[in-house]
Amino acid sequence: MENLNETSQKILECACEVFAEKGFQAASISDICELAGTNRASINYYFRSKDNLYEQAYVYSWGLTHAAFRTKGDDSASLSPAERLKFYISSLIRSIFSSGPEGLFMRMMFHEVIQPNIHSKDCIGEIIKKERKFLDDIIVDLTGETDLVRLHFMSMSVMSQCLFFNLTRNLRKHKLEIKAPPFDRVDFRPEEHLDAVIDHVCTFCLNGLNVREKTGE
Amino acid sequence: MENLNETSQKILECACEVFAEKGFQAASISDICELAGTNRASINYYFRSKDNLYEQAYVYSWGLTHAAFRTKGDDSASLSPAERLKFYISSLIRSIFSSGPEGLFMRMMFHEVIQPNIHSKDCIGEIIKKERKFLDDIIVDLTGETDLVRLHFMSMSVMSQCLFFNLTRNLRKHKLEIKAPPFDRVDFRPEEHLDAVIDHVCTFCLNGLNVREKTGE
DNA sequence: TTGCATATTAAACGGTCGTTTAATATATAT
DNA sequence: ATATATATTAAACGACCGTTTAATATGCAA
Repeated sequence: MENLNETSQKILECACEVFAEKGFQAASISDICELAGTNRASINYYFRSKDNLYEQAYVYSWGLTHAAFRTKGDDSASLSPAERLKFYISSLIRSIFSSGPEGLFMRMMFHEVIQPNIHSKDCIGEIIKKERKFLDDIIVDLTGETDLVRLHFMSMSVMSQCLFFNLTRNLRKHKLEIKAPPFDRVDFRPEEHLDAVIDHVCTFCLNGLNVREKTGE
Repeated sequence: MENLNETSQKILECACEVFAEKGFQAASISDICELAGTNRASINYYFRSKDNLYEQAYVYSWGLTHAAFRTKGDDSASLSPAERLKFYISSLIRSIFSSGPEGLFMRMMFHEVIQPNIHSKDCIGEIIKKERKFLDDIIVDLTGETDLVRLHFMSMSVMSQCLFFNLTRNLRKHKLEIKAPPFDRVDFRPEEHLDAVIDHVCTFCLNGLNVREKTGE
């Protein structure tokens, strides 16, 4: 990573914020520069183009997220499969609910999944491949499942419950989260119930996977 | 619903297609008119504005989806709770994978969830409220759960697994679906395994909800 | 035929987009 | 001091956006 001066560093950080909120297309140069307090031309001066700035922001935010959430993953050999599943679910959900810079990547990637860009094949493939392998290995250890299609289904069931909170982020933000009766009286803010949410997803998944032994309390 | 002549009907149908694929903002008048084979001004002639066209398309596609997938829901009184859950999951997943006009609404709403618009409060709230109530009632009957927060969690777990296939739609379309080892050898196309997918989600959810009282906990 | 409502469209409007250009400001080295 | 490399910015560019206008085409009653 090259050294960046103060201005270009500010632009990069603000670009991450705006890209994370709006996605590549909807995020405008003006939005980013307004947040960074710079002239619109400065983006083309420091970063060749909007496309290139996006790639830089993608790599930069991935670095922040990986450093913050997956450093403990290396010593996972000492954990039981159920504990590793909880670690995976907890990492993913916490990164989604993180409001700091370590949560930027999740939000950027989400837009990328919805509307893949030209650069998606380069940047999205490798990163998710590793994440996916991480989860697959856990489920194999948990269930001993050998049928690849059923393993695929199981991975989807686990991952979908985590990513759902990314899906409903803006519904929560705009106070549009759906509260049908009898839930219209529940003031549910996942940010304040993170531990309970994580516990529920873990239990639901372990039961769903038909894992009998419940370790990790 | 007023009578529409041939041109305006064509515009409405094409608008649904384009809005479903790109969302409101990214879909341009030119895109829609090119597909419909009309002049750009015709949209403002028949529909007052792009905003109004979007609302019309939203209502129109909802009508198509509801007619196609939820007509059987009225006689659900004769079904067991588990059968009703399967009916709900099946309806939702099939509407997501439907390539015909009855699948348009799901795709339009998905963009709405990601980036709520000004109109979201009017159109999105009522419809999802009813859908949500539909699922909540089933889960209450299934589990007898009385804690509202835990019920909320359960609803999310079920719904998230269904909506996940909407999330990954464009990854499949762009052949970007993630295939980490050992899955890189699995040629998985959900469209051709719909029944298996639905069965898995139902089983996973019933186990996750602890419906069959297997555990001694 | 003429008269008139309806349907269609080319052209232009003002606005924003990403980008480029050229002028200016700032800092450092000689 | 001057010279030079770097940093910053106002202005303009061409392209596309949603919308409006005005002219034209079409169908039908009188």
